[in-house]
Amino acid sequence: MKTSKNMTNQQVAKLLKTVAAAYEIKKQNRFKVAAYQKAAASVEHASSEVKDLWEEDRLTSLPGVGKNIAAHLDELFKTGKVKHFEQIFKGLPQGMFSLMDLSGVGPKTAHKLSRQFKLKAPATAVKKLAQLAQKGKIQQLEGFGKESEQDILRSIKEFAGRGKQRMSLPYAQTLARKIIDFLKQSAAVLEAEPLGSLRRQTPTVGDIDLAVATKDPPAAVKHFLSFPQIKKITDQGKKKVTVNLTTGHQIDVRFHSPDEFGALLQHFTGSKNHNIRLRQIAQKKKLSVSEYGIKKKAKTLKFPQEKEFYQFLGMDWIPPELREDRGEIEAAQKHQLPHLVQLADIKGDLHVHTDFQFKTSHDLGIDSMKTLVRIAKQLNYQYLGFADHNPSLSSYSPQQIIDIIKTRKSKIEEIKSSSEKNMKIRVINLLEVDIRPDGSLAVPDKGLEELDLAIVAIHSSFKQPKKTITQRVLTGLAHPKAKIFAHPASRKINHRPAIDLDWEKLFDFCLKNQKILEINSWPDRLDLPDTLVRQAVKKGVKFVITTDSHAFDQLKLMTYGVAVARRGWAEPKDIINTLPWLKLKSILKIE
DNA sequence: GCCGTTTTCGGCCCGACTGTTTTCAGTCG
Repeated sequence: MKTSKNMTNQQVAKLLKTVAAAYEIKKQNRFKVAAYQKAAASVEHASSEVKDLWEEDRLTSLPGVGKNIAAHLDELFKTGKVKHFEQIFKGLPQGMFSLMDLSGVGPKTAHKLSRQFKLKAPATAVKKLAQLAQKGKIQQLEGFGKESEQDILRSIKEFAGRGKQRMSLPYAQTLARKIIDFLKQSAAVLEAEPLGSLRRQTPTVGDIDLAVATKDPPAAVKHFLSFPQIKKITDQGKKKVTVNLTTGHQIDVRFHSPDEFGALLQHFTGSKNHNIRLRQIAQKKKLSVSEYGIKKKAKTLKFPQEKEFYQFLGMDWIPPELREDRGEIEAAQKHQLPHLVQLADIKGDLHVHTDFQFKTSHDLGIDSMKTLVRIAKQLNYQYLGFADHNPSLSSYSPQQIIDIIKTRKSKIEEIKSSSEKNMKIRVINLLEVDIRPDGSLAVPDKGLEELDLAIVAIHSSFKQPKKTITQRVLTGLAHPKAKIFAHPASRKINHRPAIDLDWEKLFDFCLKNQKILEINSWPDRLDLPDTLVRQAVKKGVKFVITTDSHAFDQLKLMTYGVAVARRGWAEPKDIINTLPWLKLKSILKIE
């Protein structure tokens, strides 16, 4: 496996997984194998770059990374190689590590195939295997048959068509809702719930996990299998069915009796690491935890409700968004879980684009200020902030920009007085202003003065080096009118990575200068990402959750930003738009 | 290889499903 000094977390995780596989083939202690797998998972889910941790000499702060693995990674980042790993890979056909990318092919299968067929080159191993399968060569091997040969061919086909991206959270929710509505049409289905990453509200969802409570599993399974969009049944047992839909997505459904439903919810919600930790704790109490309940001696105690399940293990019920084994179990044991912010706590939106006509730097909204106010009122909001993009620098002179902002202001004033009088909703005059590559703001000071405040953001030159882009952001944010930093990581999920910012420095700056960070609810942004929210919240940095709406129906996307905040352990006190108008006004120093 | 208010040694989460076997290994979550 190719290594270098500058490996990303994804790549380091892959390397550690490869080591685990190699150890498994070489019949090393299975706990050693598990240790490497755990370290790999830990790196994959780390909230900071492993290389940064290495620079700060904090590698062992990652759970599952101890003295030995840390020393190997130290060598990796210093020299670009790990001699010990190279030793482990010796004597193994390197093609096997490519084969392991195929679903259903693990270390043993990959090793057997690559050894038998001499698949040494990682780059061509999968392609060669496909040819062999087509010729019917695989079924002739001992331990393989016609079925497994077909399975391999199918996996290769899927692998080739792998543009297969994770679903956005709203998409996954809609799809899950559709299946659940269908499931509930059967009398055999007593309950049906979305679980897994969907219930934990992760920004993207790989496949959809559902749980069904039923007293008649065969009838419930039969009903589910009649769902019209099923393309292929992958697994079909008495309690678990896996299918692929015509949309290309995988659905896992578990069928349990209602008296076990609490234990099932717990198990299938995950995350994997959360469950492992929970089971370790149970073990110490001489208990054994599974999806059927909690086994005490020979007897399995059943839990219809999840809450009692957690309480039996000596802890408070843990909100699904926190279940990542990032300290939530310890907090639940000490009864110190945060009281997470909820959608109902939100009292207004501060980042909404309108149809006010001018050439903006980016895109306009499509609905009028009046419409937007009406919808905000329906949501029971106390205030609404209009934040169009700044006028285009290339289309207008500085004086024209100032004039446009003045015209827009008088329009907003008009709406403002009528809204306050008729609907008791406050309107705020904001603008989303570009921080240019040199750190200056894209609106002259005289224009900024006309605003209640500016939301600043990066919309270009995303790839500047860490020092440059950090300085750029801090310079832009230092302007007295700049109070909010929008979509701070500037990532687009499945499309563009986060900017390389010195987050600690930004958080310290915000804390010291009372700047607010945005949690942008737009489904392909969800920015700031939850792990960074958690870091910032710990420091006491304040957030605003906004929708960045460009149309009235997008105001309801707020729930996804709230999910990010919850996954970042944020409480109402951390989120400024949970404040009533008068308090918000004084915090933001709005006249 | 990791880890620690019952341990620095001696443990390490738990079960479903498939295919190829004829009691289980491998993979997955």
